[in-house]
Amino acid sequence: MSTERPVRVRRSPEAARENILAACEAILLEKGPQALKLADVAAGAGVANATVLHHFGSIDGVQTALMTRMIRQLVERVAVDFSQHQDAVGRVGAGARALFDAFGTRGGARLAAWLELTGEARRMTAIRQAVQEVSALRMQLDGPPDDGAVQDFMLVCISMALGVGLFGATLADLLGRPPERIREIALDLIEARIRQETGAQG
Amino acid sequence: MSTERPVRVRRSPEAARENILAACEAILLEKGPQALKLADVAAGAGVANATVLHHFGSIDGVQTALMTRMIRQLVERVAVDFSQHQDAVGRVGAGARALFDAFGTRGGARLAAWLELTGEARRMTAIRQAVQEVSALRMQLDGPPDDGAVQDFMLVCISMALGVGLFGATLADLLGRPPERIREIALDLIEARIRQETGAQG
DNA sequence: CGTTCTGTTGACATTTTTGTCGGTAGCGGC
DNA sequence: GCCGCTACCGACAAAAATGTCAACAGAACG
Repeated sequence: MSTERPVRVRRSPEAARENILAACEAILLEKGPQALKLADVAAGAGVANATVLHHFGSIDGVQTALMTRMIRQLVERVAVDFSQHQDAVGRVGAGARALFDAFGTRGGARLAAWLELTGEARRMTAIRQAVQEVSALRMQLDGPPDDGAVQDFMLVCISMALGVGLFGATLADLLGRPPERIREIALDLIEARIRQETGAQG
Repeated sequence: MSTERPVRVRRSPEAARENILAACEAILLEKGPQALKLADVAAGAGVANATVLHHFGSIDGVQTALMTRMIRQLVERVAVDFSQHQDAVGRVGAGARALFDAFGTRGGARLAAWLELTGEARRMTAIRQAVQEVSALRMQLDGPPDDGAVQDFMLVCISMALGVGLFGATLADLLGRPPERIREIALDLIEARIRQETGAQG
């Protein structure tokens, strides 16, 4: 009957990119990285395939942009929590907590796992950049004494946060355990070590 | 010159499948799951595309078989290390160490990450099976007292082992730290907690 | 209004990946 | 030796995914 033609929304370039990347993030969280097909992304964003290509050049460009965006968000989130605490000691605990939050939500750990699994050179630069940003942030707040032991411990915390963030929910579900307990226990391990260290030294 | 025709090797069905899956494993470890294309698998195994399909039906069948195989290998490896120790207390430490070994080598953590990222129902059954096997194994060795706290702690250990196994090497490399330190520190965290627990209780 | 700029699109072309099919060839049994 | 079974293969078909293009249509500006 009616000759209704489809309404065509016209966004600013930034809004258009943002819209598409948001759809990508949803897909990544819900179905994993292998589901980031051009057609799916376009459908999720409610635009045509060609529109996605117009803004990002290729599906590879989309993925790169998505990584950059998610890494930036992740670093910012950690930075906020990190800078809440004034004392260096409390900051380590808060920092660990921030790490677990960052990787446990919004697919931070899934992104990292994806990067690790695909692990091409181009993508590694993204991770390297993130690590350097966090490292620089910490140094800016706590000063230079970033000796090896501290760095190693940080890496352990990051690895733990990633492991718990990526697998914690699934594992807990498999054994019918409450999911948040894993996170708490892991954080407790870290904080116990910190208390022990500072207690011995101070 | 010569009319040399390509020698055609003829394997038993089991050997043929094994050959193909071994090639898959190499590809998975080296290039990640997204590189598990039919053509690459066939080339890696030194057979024709059609041969791979003949044995597994579809590329999906290949991936499922690969997961099953790797999970079985992983469970067996953990089981061996696990049963080395007689006392239950030492077994927890040895078990943690076995977990870290299992997930840190032969792509155990990468397999788990792959399963987690793709995470479809069919694949989840594979993980569930593995968890149940390990759980049954532990119960067979240590008896039934598998209360919630113990389970939760086990899950934390598994998550840590996975996180360290998957990201440890890359993270250490990014900061120029020796890779094995992360593992040692993480294990130390676990064992410290065990000593504390057993010391308080016994 | 008319013009320009460009975000948007469907239709189509290209490339990549998967799957099918008829025939070939190694191997054990007789 | 030959026969049946089936692992194996090349060639081709089908499907899926990516990318191209010319044209359409909002929005700002005169």
